[in-house]
Amino acid sequence: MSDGRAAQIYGGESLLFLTDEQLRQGIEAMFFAYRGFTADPDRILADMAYGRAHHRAIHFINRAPGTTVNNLLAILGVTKQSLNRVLRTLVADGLVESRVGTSDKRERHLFLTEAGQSLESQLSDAQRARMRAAFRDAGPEAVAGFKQVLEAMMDTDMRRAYVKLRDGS
Amino acid sequence: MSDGRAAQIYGGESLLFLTDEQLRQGIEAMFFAYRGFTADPDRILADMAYGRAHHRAIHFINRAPGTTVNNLLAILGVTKQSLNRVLRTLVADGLVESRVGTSDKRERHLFLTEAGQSLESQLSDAQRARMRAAFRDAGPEAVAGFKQVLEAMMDTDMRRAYVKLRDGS
DNA sequence: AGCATACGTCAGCCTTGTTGACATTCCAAG
DNA sequence: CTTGGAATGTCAACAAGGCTGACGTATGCT
Repeated sequence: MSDGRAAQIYGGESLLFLTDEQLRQGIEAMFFAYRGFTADPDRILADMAYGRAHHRAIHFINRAPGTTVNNLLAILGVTKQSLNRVLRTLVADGLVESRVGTSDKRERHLFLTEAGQSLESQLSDAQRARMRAAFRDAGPEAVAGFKQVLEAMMDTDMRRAYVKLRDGS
Repeated sequence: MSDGRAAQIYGGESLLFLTDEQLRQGIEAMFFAYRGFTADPDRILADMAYGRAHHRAIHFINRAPGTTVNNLLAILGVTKQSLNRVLRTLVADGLVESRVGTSDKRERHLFLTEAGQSLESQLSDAQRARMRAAFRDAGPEAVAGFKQVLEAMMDTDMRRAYVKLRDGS
């Protein structure tokens, strides 16, 4: 597996960016960057009774208003019991509204209330500010590469969900 | 905060890559990609009594053999109690060796045993394989951009730790 | 009528984070 | 030499947020 100093030339093109050293740098970059990525919303949520799980639910409900529980389950990749615990508190606190489906009454469609949207903005603003600063520092070409690599790193199902959110809505 | 459709022109340069839409894509890309990033090691660890916390400890001990507990604490960003619980099991299971410092006997220097190195390779190989595939798919320029954006996204302390691991050792 | 689906919920477990309190060991400064 | 502070270890208690398993209720489809 480990290819050591893989300073190979393949098809006339240098593959120096695929050395174990380069890959390890990528791994550590992901680790450290993800910490920064979640730091600001985490700080805001720490004061309330909420955590990262609530943030994720709020984000994707805002992103796709009216989405069903099952849908959200698939995107978040958690069990319904886990999600339900989070949704229950959000509904109880009046941040999320759960409406029975019209065509299929088994389904519940999820919406943010005004209070929910307000919190979403707060969290989103903080996270976007950091992302904006990073994007600005790195420049457009770097941003394109950033997205390209991340997309290639996703599992197939997640990539589908990502692309669907990005392109269609 | 929210700048809506920020199709501004500033200093003659297009900032279309800084629209809220672009930033949201970046945010969701990080979320989905991180899931893929941790998926393979998580699967391996699920069979054992270990979790992601053990992986992180093993990774950085392998990366900087002989590192002190305090050092590891700073890098991982958790409390000593939290780390200690993980280290205790790893030492008990013979994956990590904790040697009393020679110059300062208060410090414990951490090393992977052979069994520890073996597990590290297993986890690392899985994670590197995915990273390698993503890097190969995206190409060298994308990889450069990827790292650039991630580095810009880190907190100052984490960036320092990242750069130190990357450059000096 | 009967099976499958969508959702909610209860109970219990695990990992991994947190605080707080306290003991030990050692270095260094007075 | 004593004492204070630093580094570490450990115990206890707790919370968030994952998980499985089981069960109940509507609803939809065949």
